[in-house]
Amino acid sequence: MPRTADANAVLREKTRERVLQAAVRLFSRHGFDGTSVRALAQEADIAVGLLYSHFESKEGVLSALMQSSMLDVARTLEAADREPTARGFVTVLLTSAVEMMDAHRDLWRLSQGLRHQPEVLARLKLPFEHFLGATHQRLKAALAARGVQEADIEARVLFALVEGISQQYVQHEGGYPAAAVIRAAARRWPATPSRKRKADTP
Amino acid sequence: MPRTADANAVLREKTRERVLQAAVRLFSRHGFDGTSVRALAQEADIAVGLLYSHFESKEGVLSALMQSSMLDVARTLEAADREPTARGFVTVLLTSAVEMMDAHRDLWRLSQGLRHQPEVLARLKLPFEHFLGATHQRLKAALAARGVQEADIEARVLFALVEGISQQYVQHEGGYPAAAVIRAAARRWPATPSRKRKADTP
Amino acid sequence: MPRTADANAVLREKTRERVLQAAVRLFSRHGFDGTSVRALAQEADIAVGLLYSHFESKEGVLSALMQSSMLDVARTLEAADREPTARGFVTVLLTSAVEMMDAHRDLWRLSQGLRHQPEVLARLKLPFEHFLGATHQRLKAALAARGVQEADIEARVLFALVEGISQQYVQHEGGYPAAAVIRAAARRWPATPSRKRKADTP
Amino acid sequence: MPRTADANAVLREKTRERVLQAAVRLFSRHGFDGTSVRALAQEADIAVGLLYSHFESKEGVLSALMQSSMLDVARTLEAADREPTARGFVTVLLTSAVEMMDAHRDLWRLSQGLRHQPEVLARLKLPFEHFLGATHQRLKAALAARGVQEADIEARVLFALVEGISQQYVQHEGGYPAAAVIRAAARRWPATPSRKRKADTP
DNA sequence: TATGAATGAGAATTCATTCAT
DNA sequence: TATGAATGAATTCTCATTCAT
Repeated sequence: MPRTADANAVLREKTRERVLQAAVRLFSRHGFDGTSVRALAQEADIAVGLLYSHFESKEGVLSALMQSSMLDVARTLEAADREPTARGFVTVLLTSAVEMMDAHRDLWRLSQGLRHQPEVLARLKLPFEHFLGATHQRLKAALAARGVQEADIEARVLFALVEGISQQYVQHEGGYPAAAVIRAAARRWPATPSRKRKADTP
Repeated sequence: MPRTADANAVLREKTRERVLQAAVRLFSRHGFDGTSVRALAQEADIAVGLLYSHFESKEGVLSALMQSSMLDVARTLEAADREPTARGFVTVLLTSAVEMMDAHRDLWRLSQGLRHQPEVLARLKLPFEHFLGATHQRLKAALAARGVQEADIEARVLFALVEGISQQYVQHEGGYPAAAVIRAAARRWPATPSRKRKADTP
Repeated sequence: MPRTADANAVLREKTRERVLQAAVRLFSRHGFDGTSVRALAQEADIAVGLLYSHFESKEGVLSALMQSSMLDVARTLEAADREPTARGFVTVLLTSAVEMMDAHRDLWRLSQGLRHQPEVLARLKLPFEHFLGATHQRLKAALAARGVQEADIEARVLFALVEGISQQYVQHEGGYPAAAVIRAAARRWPATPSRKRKADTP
Repeated sequence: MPRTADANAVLREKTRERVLQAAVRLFSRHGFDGTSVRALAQEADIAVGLLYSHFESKEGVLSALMQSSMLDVARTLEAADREPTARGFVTVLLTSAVEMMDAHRDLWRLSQGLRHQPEVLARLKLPFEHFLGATHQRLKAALAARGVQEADIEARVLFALVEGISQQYVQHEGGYPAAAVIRAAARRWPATPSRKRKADTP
């Protein structure tokens, strides 16, 4: 009798997960090019061939990782969106980004690194370009809704801050005064809700 | 008849320069791993063997590039240091960074990418780690000297901003509103010189 | 409740047949090396493992196919043997070969291809060499019996013709004027039965 | 001082030739798929990498071989074209084919084998299909010009004969009565020049 | 100094076969 | 009997580096 379909699905999922975890670890430490498929399989403790029954290629593994990293970013934004004031928005945005990074430090390190390798990104055929543009738009809308003037420019400042702080944080081995930096960074945006916004949702 | 020693030295220097320029172009576009020595030699229009008489290895070429990139950063800081107010300092810092990037866009792109590949950096045996620490110290000192409180934290915010804005700028194909963003970013720091530290925020 | 032994045997036979049919299709199109066992199983719509319970190996499948192809050739010869004249013999030989090819075009294509890969054939441990020799002998005997002089040489000419025409026919996608070619080819042999050998060429 | 361009060209040509010779030997014995690049390089007594500086791929090597094999065929036809009678044409055609095969036995074996692997041939991007069609046309024209009726059909018979005899010859290890077979095969075509043809070139 | 032919280790990927269930 | 996850050796091809000239 064959293994049941269920048992197989469980088996597959477990293996797939092991590969992905091995991949974050190795890609983030040695880079995508610096990690051989053999090393990847070894770290995941499976045979090389099995890897290819789960992913189309080494790039396919990376692609899967990047997708989950984009989800992280989206979640960060959602958390912040519930805050009524600009300062609250920025604070929660940065705080929850820092929490994400604590949870998935390697994944973020990896994804930040890739942001600077447009050729690799392009090969992944992920909507990365579009994703960045959309993120800028969401930041702009969020600030505008909270009464910030020149929302486009301010959104760019904010975007730069988020990226900059994320990088510092992720690259520090520890001891980065994240809370203080976030507080200082957020101080530049008003802590009072805009009247307009109050009127929108009374 | 041999050429004079002088003429030889000039020729060597020209060749070396051609290699370096080819390297910035190719490394920044295709990455370090994505660029073969053969391609490098071809772009520089010399034979592979000759390349090895100018540089110890492919890594050696990268190393030389990164050194000149560190010089760029240092120059940026020097330009800003002449400004008496914190806002002036930040403004000039960012403005001259943007100018640098206009002049050496590919080099910066490359160096930003490498910042995320600590293993590669380590192999270069360059004082990069130390360089980043020193830069943070210089920012901190500069802000403190201009009367900014909590200079350590503020320096981190500033560092994040510089990195973030640089990245946005370098990755935009054009049309980034750098001037406006810089103005907005700098607004968060005081425009008046501190007489004494105590007196800044009366 | 187990199935009866009979029902099982029928099922096995059906599966085996499905594999063989899939194999002719794939081997003839993509070659033996160009067909993976996985593809084979997929085309036969069974699991890879099951294939190995029917055949010892991928080569085993090929071997089974070639056996049935040799039977085809034998049948072709038998059909011709009933003809009294040399021309009749040749005509029927070629005509029934063409019919065979219409029925088992892929199998013939495959077997013709293999005739040129002696190493593969050798691995199959089939009496191929001997089979070719025996075929030549049968042709020679058939011609001799029908009063053809220099039967050995004539048999070689005939063998070459059969092979050559078979190849042309099998490789044409259609529109090959088989009947006309056969008629023209057969014309070279006498249309009258020999009473005695001595008497044929008075 | 660099090696002179001439010296380099000689070096390259020598290596290229060694690879091609190794390739005929191995491809014809073990087949294209059955020959690994490593084995090829070993037989040619060079490093694997060097092979790739002379040919784009393993397929590239095969392609080069097939081209030279097509030249052989063309030469065979040219030799025959000088004969005024149909029988002479056929005789010289087959005779010079046999001579070619004596000179390049492995190459012909290989090329005959490939004729049955249309997928491999297609990948070579050689005008093979067209070449076969053109050859048929040349045979037809040659027979027609020598007064043969139904030249199209007769050309097909002849083509089949040439292919069939070539195969028998090339596969026999020796002792094939080529001369006798050719004489017998040619007997079917008239030994007198056609009047028409005489009139064409009086 | 300058050339590019030559090297061979190592990369990604495939595939026949096995085996736990 | 039947499944398909798992194995790992073997494949094609690339590339940094060396070296004879």
